[in-house]
Amino acid sequence: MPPIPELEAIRRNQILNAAIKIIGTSGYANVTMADIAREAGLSKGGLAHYFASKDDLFKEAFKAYYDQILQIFLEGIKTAVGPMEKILGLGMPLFIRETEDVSFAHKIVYDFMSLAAHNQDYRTLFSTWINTWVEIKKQAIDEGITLGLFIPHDSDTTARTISAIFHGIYMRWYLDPDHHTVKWAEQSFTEAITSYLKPYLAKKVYN
Amino acid sequence: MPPIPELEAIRRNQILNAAIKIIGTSGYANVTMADIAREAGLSKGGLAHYFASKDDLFKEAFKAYYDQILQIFLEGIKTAVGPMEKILGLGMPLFIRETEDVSFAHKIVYDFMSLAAHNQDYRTLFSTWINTWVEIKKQAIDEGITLGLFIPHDSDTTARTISAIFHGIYMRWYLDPDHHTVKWAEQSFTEAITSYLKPYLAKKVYN
DNA sequence: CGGTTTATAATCCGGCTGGTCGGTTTTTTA
DNA sequence: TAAAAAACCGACCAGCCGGATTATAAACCG
Repeated sequence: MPPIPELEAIRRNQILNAAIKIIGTSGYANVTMADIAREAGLSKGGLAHYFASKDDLFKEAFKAYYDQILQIFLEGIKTAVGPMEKILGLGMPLFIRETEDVSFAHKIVYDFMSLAAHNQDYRTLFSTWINTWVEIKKQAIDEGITLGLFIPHDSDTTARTISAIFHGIYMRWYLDPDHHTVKWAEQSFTEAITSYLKPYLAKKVYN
Repeated sequence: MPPIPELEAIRRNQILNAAIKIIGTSGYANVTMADIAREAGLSKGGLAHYFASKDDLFKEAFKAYYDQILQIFLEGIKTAVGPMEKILGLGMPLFIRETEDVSFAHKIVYDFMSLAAHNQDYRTLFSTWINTWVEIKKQAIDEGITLGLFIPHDSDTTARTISAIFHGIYMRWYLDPDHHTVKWAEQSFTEAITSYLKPYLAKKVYN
């Protein structure tokens, strides 16, 4: 019987957002419960009341964050009309968003991958995450197949490849900005994807 | 006047290899100096004698490791004859090597990227690392241009894109093996790269 | 209004970590 | 062989962290 029925959800979000902020700023390895508590405006006891352990909180935080990121990406393809626009548009917004947000996202994602490399639970989370992106791309490709734009093929494979290419370019662009400009990233992405998809284009629209 | 003139180098290598092994096994966030000392067959005091701090040791360890990896990769293109074979061959060995080695490499590299995302020193190291791969690919492309296989173009850009694609596919393949088979990785890589390079092929060999 | 539950804060503790440092062994030098 | 230098050890310390425990306050209910 909480005083406000939604309090639990409110507090949990409050804590998760604080955790995300702190992780993104300091890196998960340097984050303490006290840091998160301070950021959330609670005490360590308050945190303990809502999350069983640090590990539990971290997993929830990563999950919460990728839901947030997903929304940003989906925003980017809302205005896209055709399958190709959707495929290329998914993710593009990251290149043009304010530096701070993007930097933040990368920091968290690399921490996430690092954890996934060492821990099965995080690997499962990562897999879920990846599959969300892949699914969106896959739907765009299937739509293209239905429309006669692409020849029928295993859209899961192509969707995964496109997604992986995207991820790879992002990584370089963020971690080594001195050698990888926004222009390089956008151009590489566009060229690589359109080239890759060419063999899957229906003849009538080839070229 | 050390007992054996090379002792310092020997010990440092001994410690660095121990550090690499421990980092790759447990993840850098969980590594203690005591762990590394034990693995190296020394005491904590012994480590302190050769490395000023944990951070110092870690940076050296990452540097040492990527030198090791580089050798493995270079091995993979020793038998390659043409530029295209070199481009596609660089890295392919990872897909076929014993699982343990590869798993190890990935774990370390993700830790490395995670550190790079948060710390300028590591970002610089990462940049150096990337540029080594890019340079090798760039040379293969330049060779292709000289041979008339490719049309003249900015080989740095294409080399970086290829390298990024490669990295992206690797990442997915390793972190989500349930949805990304070796076959997928090899096929994706080959298709994506050959498609991407097609516009840069000289007309006479265009196909 | 009093008691009970819930929410939050404050405090504490056991364990671990990186780094230090005095001392011991080993090697070199003279 | 004696002294000096280098290599190495391991105990120790101060600080920090996560989690648990205890204390306080707020909300609800009968």
